[in-house]
Amino acid sequence: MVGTRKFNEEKVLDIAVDVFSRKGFNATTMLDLAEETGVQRGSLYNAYQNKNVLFFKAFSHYTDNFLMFIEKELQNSDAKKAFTQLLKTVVERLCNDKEVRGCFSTRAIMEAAQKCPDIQLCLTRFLDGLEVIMKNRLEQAIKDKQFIGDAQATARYLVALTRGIAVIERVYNDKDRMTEVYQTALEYMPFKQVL
Amino acid sequence: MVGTRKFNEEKVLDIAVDVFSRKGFNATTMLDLAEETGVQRGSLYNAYQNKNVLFFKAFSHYTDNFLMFIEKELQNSDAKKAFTQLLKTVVERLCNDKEVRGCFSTRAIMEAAQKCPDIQLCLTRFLDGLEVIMKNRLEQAIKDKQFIGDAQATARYLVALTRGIAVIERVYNDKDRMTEVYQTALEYMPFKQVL
DNA sequence: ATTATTTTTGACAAGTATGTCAAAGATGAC
DNA sequence: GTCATCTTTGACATACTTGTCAAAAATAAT
Repeated sequence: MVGTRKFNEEKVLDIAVDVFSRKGFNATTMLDLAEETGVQRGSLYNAYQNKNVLFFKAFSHYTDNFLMFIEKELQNSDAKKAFTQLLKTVVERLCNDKEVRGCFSTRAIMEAAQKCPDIQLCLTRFLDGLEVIMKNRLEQAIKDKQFIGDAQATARYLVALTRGIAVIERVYNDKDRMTEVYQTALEYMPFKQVL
Repeated sequence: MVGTRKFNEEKVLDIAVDVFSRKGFNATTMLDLAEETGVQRGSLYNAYQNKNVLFFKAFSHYTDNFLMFIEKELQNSDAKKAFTQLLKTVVERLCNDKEVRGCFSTRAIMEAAQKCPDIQLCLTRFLDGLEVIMKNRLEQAIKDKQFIGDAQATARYLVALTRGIAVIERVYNDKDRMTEVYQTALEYMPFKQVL
């Protein structure tokens, strides 16, 4: 390539995620993004065609990271502990002050998706990914006799639950309440203790 | 009163809820609202001071209706059936084509709340209301020996679950999936069959 | 019927956001 | 070092949104 891009795309996308998280899709302007990334508005228009595309790239970047991150949390050999750890981490990420983002994807769903079919697709890919990760772990748990139930249905149920917890974060901003929710859910799930 | 308002406030709020539901808070302009309600923009500014206030009124109107509506669904004397009916109705409302709104409150949470503390308050009131309705029914169920568990924690858990289902609607727009989610949840809950 | 009061109307000004473009600046390939 | 090619920059035109206001219209109370 000849005229090389000056700005660090990785960084720009990270910052974009942050800005979109704070202000929401519609309320974020290209000027906001330019100011916070330090990249001129014109450059952003040159690199991405418009806000939709930029958002799409930023969102994909975010969800890819998130899924990779979350998968590691299910490694505990005890299924119930594994899912407890997963949900604990989800809650922690949602409440993390530094990344004050609440749930980026939930906001995206509510705002950006209807304006851009690509984003809608990207969202289903994300939740499908989350579902698969959990389904696989549940199937393992069934093999290990640590869980009795339908892995597929339960995974979908858990995906919904994590979305619900993300909403609770927005309304109450109360980590204890979020913790209570997932603990109640886990208590009710048909895990079996293997001694 | 002397100079009487011409437009029907009830109708305007209903339409406003509809418009906000479709476009979202930020993307809805006062002009949109004026056009769809048939009330001039100036009139809206006169009656409500700005979009925030108008939204607040519309939102309160919506949640009041919703809570009254939902409470009736828990009347079945069998607790599990009562909650099944409740969740079924929630899903049906979310998927109702005529009111194509998805979940108005979830959108509100994600968009409007951060701009207006009043709306944030209104939202917690709404979810608190939902929680109380479910908690009361659960306490009854405990008395009736139809449920064993913590009514408070379970109510909060169920509130989160309904929020999650609302998000699922937005992403997948698939009633069967939503039904599967609440059925899985209910299956896992410690209801007792009373013969 | 008149009055006092409020709503309605349409126009206006100010501010904000978008998308485009030509000129200037960089840089890898040769 | 020169060239070809892409990026950066800042300015521009366009469009949209908001909020305000004065004049006109409407109406309940007297």
